[in-house]
Amino acid sequence: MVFTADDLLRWKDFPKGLRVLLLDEDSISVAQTKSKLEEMHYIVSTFSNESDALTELANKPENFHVAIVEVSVGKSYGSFRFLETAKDLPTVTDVWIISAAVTSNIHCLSTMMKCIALGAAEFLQKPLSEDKLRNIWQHVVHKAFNAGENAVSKPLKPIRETVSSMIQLQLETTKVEQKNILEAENEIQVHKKGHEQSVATDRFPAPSTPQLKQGERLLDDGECHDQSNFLLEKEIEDQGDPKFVETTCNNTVVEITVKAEPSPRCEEGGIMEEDDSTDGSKTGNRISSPPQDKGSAEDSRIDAGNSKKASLIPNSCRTNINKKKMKVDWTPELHKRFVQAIEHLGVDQAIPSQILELMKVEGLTRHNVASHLQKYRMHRRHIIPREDDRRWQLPRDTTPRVYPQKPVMAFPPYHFGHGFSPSQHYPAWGHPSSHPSSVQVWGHPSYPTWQSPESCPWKTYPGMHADAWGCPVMPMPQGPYSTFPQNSLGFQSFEDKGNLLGNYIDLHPAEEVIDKVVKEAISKPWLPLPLGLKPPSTESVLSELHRQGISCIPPYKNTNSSC
DNA sequence: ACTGAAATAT
DNA sequence: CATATTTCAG
Repeated sequence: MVFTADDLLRWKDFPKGLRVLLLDEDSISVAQTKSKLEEMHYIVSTFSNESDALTELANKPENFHVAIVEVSVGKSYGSFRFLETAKDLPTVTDVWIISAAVTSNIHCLSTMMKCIALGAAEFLQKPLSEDKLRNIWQHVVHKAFNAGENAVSKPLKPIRETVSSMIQLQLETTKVEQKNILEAENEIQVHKKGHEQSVATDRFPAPSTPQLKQGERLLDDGECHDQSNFLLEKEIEDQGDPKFVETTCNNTVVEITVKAEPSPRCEEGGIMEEDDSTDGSKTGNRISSPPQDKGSAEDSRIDAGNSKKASLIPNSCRTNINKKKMKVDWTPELHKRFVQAIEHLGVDQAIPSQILELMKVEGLTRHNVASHLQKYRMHRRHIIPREDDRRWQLPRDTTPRVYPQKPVMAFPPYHFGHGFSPSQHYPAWGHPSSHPSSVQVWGHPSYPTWQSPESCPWKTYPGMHADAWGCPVMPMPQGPYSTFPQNSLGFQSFEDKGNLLGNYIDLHPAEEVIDKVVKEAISKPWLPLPLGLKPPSTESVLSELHRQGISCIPPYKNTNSSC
C-alpha cells in the first residue's frame, strides 16, 4: 500500500486498522497470530499459500501495510520465494515485509540475513508474541517518513514534523550519520520498547569536505582544545561560516531489531547505534562550524539544504524536523559568535534580531538570542559596574557612544562542570573587543587573567581553550554588516592587557609603562586608550579610516546602512 | 512585529 | 542556583 506520512497524519487511532498480510502454512500458527493481531485492532488477511499471498499482494497492494511471512527454514526449497518475488513487485515496495520463522538456531543467522537482504524489514522469531507483533506498525511509519524524505520531499516535511511530535516518534536516523551523539537527559517512551537516544546533528561538511573528514574532526573535537583553536584560527569572516545549533532532540529510532532470544540479535548491531559509545566526546550539544563560503552574505540556512543533500541519509534533528522546543546550548563557540555579533553591532545597539542575523547560526531563533542577550546584559550590569567605576572612570571620551560605557564581563560566574569535560569550558561572558578597562576577569584559577598583547590578535592561544572567551576575537569582516563604531575597527580585544595596564597604571604609572602604552596605542589605533591619553581627533580617525580603505562611516545607530 | 524583562521551567 | 524558555507589557 502506498502509504505516506500524509496518510499517516490522517490516520486516527493509528496503528489501529493496520492492514496485515499474514502468510503461514501452518494453519494453527496463522490462526494464533491472526488472533493476536486482531486484538490489537489490526486488520489481518491470512494466507496459507504463498502463491495466493503473492497474487493478492500484487493485485491489491493497497490492502496491506505490512506483510508477515513465514520463512520455512525447514524446507530447503522455496523458503524465500515470497520475499524474492515480492521484492520484484513494484507495487509491493511500500509494504513492509516481516519474516518470521521457526528456526533451528543453527541457521538463524544466515536465514535472517538472507531475509533482510531480500528486503525484509525485520525478522521475527517464532513464537510471535504480542510484543513482537504489536510493534510492526513502526515499519509503516518508518516507511512513510523515509519515503517523504527521498521522494515526496518538502511538502511533506511539515507533515512529518507534525506526525513526529504527534506520535512522538522520531525519524530513524542512520547510524552512519550519528557520529555526533548527544547524551540526552530526557527519555521518551515511544512504545514499550521505546529507545531513548538523542542524536546530535552532524556538522555539515563543507561542500568539499568529505564525511569522513568530518568524523575525524569530530573526534578531534572530542579532545576539545582542537575545537576552540579551530575556531580561533580562522578569521571571523571565514569562520563566518554559519554554524548550526545543535539542539537537543529526542530521537527515537525505529526499532528494527529482531528479538530472538535464543539466537544472537543478528542484524541489530548494525542498525542500532549505541549513543553512549559514540559519544566518546562528551561534548554536549555543540555547534558545527563547517567551512563555508565566506562570500555568501545570504542566509546561511540555505546551506542547510546543501548539507542535507550531501548526506542522503535522513536525519531528523538536523533537518529541524521536529520543531519541538529545542534547547539551545550556548557553547563557547556559540557564545563567542554571539559576542562577536554584539561587538559588531555595538554593545549598546545590539538587538536580538540583528545579532541573530550576524551570528548566522542555523536553527537559532531570535528568542534564543534575546534570552541570551538578556542574560548577557544582566551579567554585564551586575558585574561590570564596580570594576568600571573603580578603575576606569576616565572621562576620556569625546565620543562616548563609541566606547561602551560599561565594560563587558569577561568571565561570568560560570562553573565548568556541566557535565563537560574539564577541557570544555563554558563560555565566559567575555566581550572580546570590549574595552580594556572593562574586563573583569573571573578567571578560573588556572586561567591567565590576561593575555599577552602579542598573542592576541588573529592568533590562537595554544594554551587557552574555550575559556578564552574573553579572548580576543578576530576582526570582523567588513561585510554588509560592518557598521561598527570607529573604535571597534579592529575588534581586537586586549581587555586583558588593558585590564592589566589599567590596574598597573592606576597604581604605578611608571614611565616605561606609559611608554609601552603609548606605543601600543600608536600601533593599535583601534584600541581604546587606557591611560589618560586623549582620543584621536575625529579627523585623524577619519583619515586613518580612509587610509585603511574605509571611506564611509555609517552612523552608529543604523546598522543596516550600507556604503 | 519586536524588544526587553519578568515569570517559569528545567 | 544557574540557565534557558515562555510569557507579557510597552
